[in-house]
Amino acid sequence: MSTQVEIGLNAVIIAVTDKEPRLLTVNWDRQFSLEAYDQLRPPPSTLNAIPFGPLDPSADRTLELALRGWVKKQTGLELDYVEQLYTFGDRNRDPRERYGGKRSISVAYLALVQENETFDIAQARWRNIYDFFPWEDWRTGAPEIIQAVIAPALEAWVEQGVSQKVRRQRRERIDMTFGLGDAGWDNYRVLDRYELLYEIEVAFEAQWDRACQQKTLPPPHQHNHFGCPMILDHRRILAAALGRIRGKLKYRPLVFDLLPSLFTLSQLQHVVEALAGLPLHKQNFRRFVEKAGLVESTGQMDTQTGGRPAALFRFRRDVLTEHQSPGVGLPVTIPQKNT
Amino acid sequence: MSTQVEIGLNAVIIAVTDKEPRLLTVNWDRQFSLEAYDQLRPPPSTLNAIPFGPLDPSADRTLELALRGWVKKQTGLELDYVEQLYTFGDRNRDPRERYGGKRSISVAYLALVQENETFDIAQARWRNIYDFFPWEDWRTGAPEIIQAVIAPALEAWVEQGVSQKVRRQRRERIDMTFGLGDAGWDNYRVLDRYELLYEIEVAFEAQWDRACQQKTLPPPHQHNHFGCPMILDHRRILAAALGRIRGKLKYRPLVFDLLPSLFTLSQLQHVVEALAGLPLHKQNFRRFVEKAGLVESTGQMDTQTGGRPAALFRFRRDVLTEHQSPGVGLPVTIPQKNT
DNA sequence: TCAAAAGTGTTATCCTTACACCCATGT
DNA sequence: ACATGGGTGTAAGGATAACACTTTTGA
Repeated sequence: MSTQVEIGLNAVIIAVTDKEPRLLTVNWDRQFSLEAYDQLRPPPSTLNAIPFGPLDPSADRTLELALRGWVKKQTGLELDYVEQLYTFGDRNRDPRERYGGKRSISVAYLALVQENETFDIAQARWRNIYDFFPWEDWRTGAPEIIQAVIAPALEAWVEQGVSQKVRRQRRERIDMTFGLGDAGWDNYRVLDRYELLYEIEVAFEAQWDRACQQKTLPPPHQHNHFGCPMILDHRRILAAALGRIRGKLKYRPLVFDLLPSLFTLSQLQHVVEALAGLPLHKQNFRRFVEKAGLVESTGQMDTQTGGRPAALFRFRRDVLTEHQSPGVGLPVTIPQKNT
Repeated sequence: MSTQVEIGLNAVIIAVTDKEPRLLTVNWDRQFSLEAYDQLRPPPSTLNAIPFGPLDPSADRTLELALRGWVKKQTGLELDYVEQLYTFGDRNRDPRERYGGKRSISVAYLALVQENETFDIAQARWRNIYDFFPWEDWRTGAPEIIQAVIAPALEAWVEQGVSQKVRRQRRERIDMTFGLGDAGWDNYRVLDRYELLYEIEVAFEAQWDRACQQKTLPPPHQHNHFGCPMILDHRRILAAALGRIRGKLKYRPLVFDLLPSLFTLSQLQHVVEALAGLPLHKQNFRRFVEKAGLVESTGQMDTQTGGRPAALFRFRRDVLTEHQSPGVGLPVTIPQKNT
């Protein structure tokens, strides 16, 4: 009696332009086609989705090649940096499963590109990542939305706890994930925060999923204070991707593929800031870059900066083959072997 | 014409006992049953495999629950800490695919347990992880096997490069992955190293896979200087797991689930050393633990140490809800918003 | 001349790394 | 008493975090 399985591949394709991190989105309706379901819930054609493609188990040699293949075909983009993110396989992650659809397992990948690359799918569109997570952008200080809207919602949820103990646990959790109380903000806990908002049912997807579960008619999708919703679990996937990027930024030169081959140090800083969602200290950032040996100066200058011209740098090819910076990690002492 | 797909779940279950990291292995033949293939290649019943279970798409609510379920059923182990590792989906990762088997996609999970937990599968067995990767244990200094056997094999491969350029690239690669030349040893590059040994065909699995590819009879499995082989791509999965553990050890308290609730600081250090494959400086390790606030002292003492009695500690429950240690990462400055 | 952005110097403080040494128990 | 493992002090050097300041362009 085991249901059929379908393997899907999701591509979280990210670029940074004009100091903003952007996600390549497509319209959901292109991929929506299960009659039983469609008649009940007409596909919301305005809704954002992460690009998606199937795995052809007989043709595709590897998952990553399959992904590169259909991304190229659908959008014209030749992906460069690609890494596997996570595999999502909860039952009913696609509500069509409830109406006779196959069980859908999705392997999500993260890709970093330059936005200026050409692509040619009419319904695809770059969107600012912070449209989906307005509370994640701390570059100009703590977002007002947290104090104004999110914290009260979280408080209400804490108060609804059935016992003292539950309420205390909830309090701890909201303090930690959103850096309330006297806790600090951890920029990489993107997924924890999204999942909390989903759990307390202020993320729109939670309401939609609940309706599907009860087989009642879901409310129309809407953009509320808790960010622009996406179809299915795509916002969860995006949250996982952003968290991964933020975690890796600290010790891996991910920004490589997001910048042109020549760039100024400010451009570099803006890209990192856009992704980290945090403002960086200019000089200390430069020291950081210098210590990591990330860049080397070309003699050239960029005079289009609007102020004093900036020196142009390029990445040092060999950072990728280099070793971890010391001072990060465990206190190792390797003994000499005397033979 | 799309072939059928089968979703598998692999559990890399790891414990540390007697200062050695151990992997729960099972015998392959329990799960081996495709006639066309079996007749050609009788299953090598002595071979190690990582525990494996199928996903029942109609019954299992989530991948992780499915995994916990069959691990419990097969071995009696109740897993505590579980994390998704990676999804392996290369075509022919299971050679039976060539003989009419389904395409096999495997989602690998990492689980950490205490070895003293009971389990009751007759054919399961704990094995020292370094049986599979003898070159990864640097606790008593650089393993002799590297200079004696591995480095020469790598050198030979470099020399076989068709051009100057290829030879230089290969040299760079071996220097980086194995810390030859003047480069240092990066303990977390476990997968890179295994994949290199596979690529140059000294890892036994490479020879087996090549034979399968040519549909000739593979040589009998054997333990050579390049570590004890495993079935299919299981050694690759294990390498990914060990690399993940080593990477995380530096900034996450993974050791939680590997130790009894009360332990001495030396025990803690030995567990970390066993997994990291590196010897640690005693006092600096203690400072590290203290700074991270990992433990709190109970008044109790352990007198069974063979020397001066040691103070017993327990983990601080709230480390999990705490924030990143400062000094790790980007130079952030969050401005105050004046309203 | 002034706004805008690039780029530099200099501290106090904390963390890392590396030493060498003392303590409490069982045999 | 001595082997065994537990536990501590301290100082040099380096990295971080926080200051404020100078330089070069375009409008």
